Formats: sequence, structure tokens, C-alpha cells
Amino acid sequence: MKIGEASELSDLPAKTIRYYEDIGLVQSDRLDNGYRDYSKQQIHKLRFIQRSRSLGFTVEQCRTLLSLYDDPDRSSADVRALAENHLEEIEQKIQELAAMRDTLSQLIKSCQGDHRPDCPILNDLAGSK
Amino acid sequence: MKIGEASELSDLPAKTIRYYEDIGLVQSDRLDNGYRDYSKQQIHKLRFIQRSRSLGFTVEQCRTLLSLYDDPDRSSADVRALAENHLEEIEQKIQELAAMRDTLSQLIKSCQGDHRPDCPILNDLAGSK
DNA sequence: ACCTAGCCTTCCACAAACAGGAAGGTTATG
DNA sequence: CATAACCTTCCTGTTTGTGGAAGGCTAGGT
Repeated sequence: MKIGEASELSDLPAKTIRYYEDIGLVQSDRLDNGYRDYSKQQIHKLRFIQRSRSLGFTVEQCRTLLSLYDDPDRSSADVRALAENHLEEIEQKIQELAAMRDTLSQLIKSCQGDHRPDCPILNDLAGSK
Repeated sequence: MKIGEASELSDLPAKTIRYYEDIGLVQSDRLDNGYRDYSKQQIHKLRFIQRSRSLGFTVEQCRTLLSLYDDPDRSSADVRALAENHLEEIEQKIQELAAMRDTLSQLIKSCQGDHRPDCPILNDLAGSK
């Protein structure tokens, strides 16, 4: 199976698949003409990565997850620890964004948004109390 | 005032201030020895940028905000539109992260996290239903 | 036989927003 | 006069890809 089909099946752009190969995340076989050739196994890995990335894991975390997946002697505690770590980061990010959201919506509410230059948003950014 | 003090007053690393100058966001005067020299006005701008960045505006948005701030003929509607735009992006990001969080915490909950290799997290990533 | 379309290849450049570090100049102080 | 604490410029690396150039392979149509 060539990269175009692998792309559709894995829901990853061909360019991204080549990139993942570049950084050693997934290998590929080659046809006689030099085209990349993917087995079902490799498509499976690509989908695994796609799913992991969609949950926000970094590429390096995906690398670790893949190696855990490939290791029959893994302990689920390791996987869980990785996931918990990631979850905490996500939750922290949400907190930060929520704080921004709250401040911003306050500011927006207080701004008339008309043709006049007077603007509480700019006043706030400028540090005027 | 030299960059060290400007850094403390603006709560921006000196390195970042130099970077902002590089990309034309804030200028600086120079002393005879070549050191950067900042006026109160310029510190004020740096703080404006710091505050804007802390609310998640991109550097380019900061550039626009600064130019609006400097323009006495601006209309507050323009500022407000920019802020609303940004707010929507933040809210969308929060939605995405919340979805990740929900999925992840479900998966974590379902995983024993012990010495055994059996792991629902990996199973999910692998696409097994 | 030739042309075109649609695949595929490699390689290079760019994105955002800085951080780290090298190599070296300046200034105040002990 | 040496040292510390500033400051300077310049180069590299980070993360995760995307866009494009230049060119090879293959099938189908005329």
C-alpha cells in the first residue's frame, strides 16, 4: 500500500507520515521504484499515533506510548502515569485559558465598541486602574 | 534606563525585549556605549505588550493593539472586534482541551495501573473497540 | 509515439515566540 | 588590576509540521 492510501486510512497527511518517518517514529518498506510501501501493521501504528496526537500527546510521548504498546512486559502503571501526567498538563492549560477568557469577556463587556476612541480594553492593557 | 531595569519593570526577560525590538515591536534609544536606553514611555509600551501577551494575544495582535493604542482616531469597535475574535479562539481551544480531558480521564479511570501489561488506555489508542 | 494527469520522490524554507550560549565590550568596586 | 555584573551581537535549537520546487513513474487517451 502506497502512502496515499496509508494517508487516507490513517487520517494523516502524507507529508506528516514522511515527517514521522524522518524522526524515526514509524518505518516503511520500499517498492522497487522507491515508493514507500505500508503493511497493515504499519497502518495500525499510524492510526495509533494519529489517535494519540488527537488526545494531545506530544510526539515524544507518542514514541513512548508506541514502545510501551510494543512491549509485552510493560506495566499498565507506566502507561497510566504518562496519561495522568498529560492530563494534569491539560487541566492546567485549561485553567490558564479560562482565566484569560474571564478577564477578556469582562473587558469586552465593558467596552461600547462604537466609533469613539474611548476603550476600557486598551485602558486595561495600558495598566490604568 | 538600561535593559536590566526595563526587564524588571516590564516583567519581560531582557532577551524577549531584544527580540521584540528585532521584530519591530518596540524601539529603544542607545547610550554612547551602545547599551539600550529606555524612557518611561517605552517601559509603558513594554508593559502594555506584556499584559497583552499574558491575555494570550499573539505578537501580531499586540502590534495591532499598540497601533490602535497610539491612534487617537481609533474606534473602540476595532479593539473590541479584535478582542472578541481572540476570545472565540480561546473558547474553542478550551472546548478542545476539555474534550481531551474528558476522554483521558475516562481512560485513566478504566486502567488499573499495576504491574500487569493489560491496559485499556493502550487498547483505546490502538483502536480496539 | 507522445502528452497529460496523478501519483510518488527528495530537499529546502518557513512558521511562533522566544531560550541558550558563545565571544567579547563596559563599568563599578575591592 | 582583577573580578563581577552588566551589556552587546550572532548563531543555534525548540515543536510539529506545511508549502513548494524540481523531478521520476505509470496509466490512459489521442
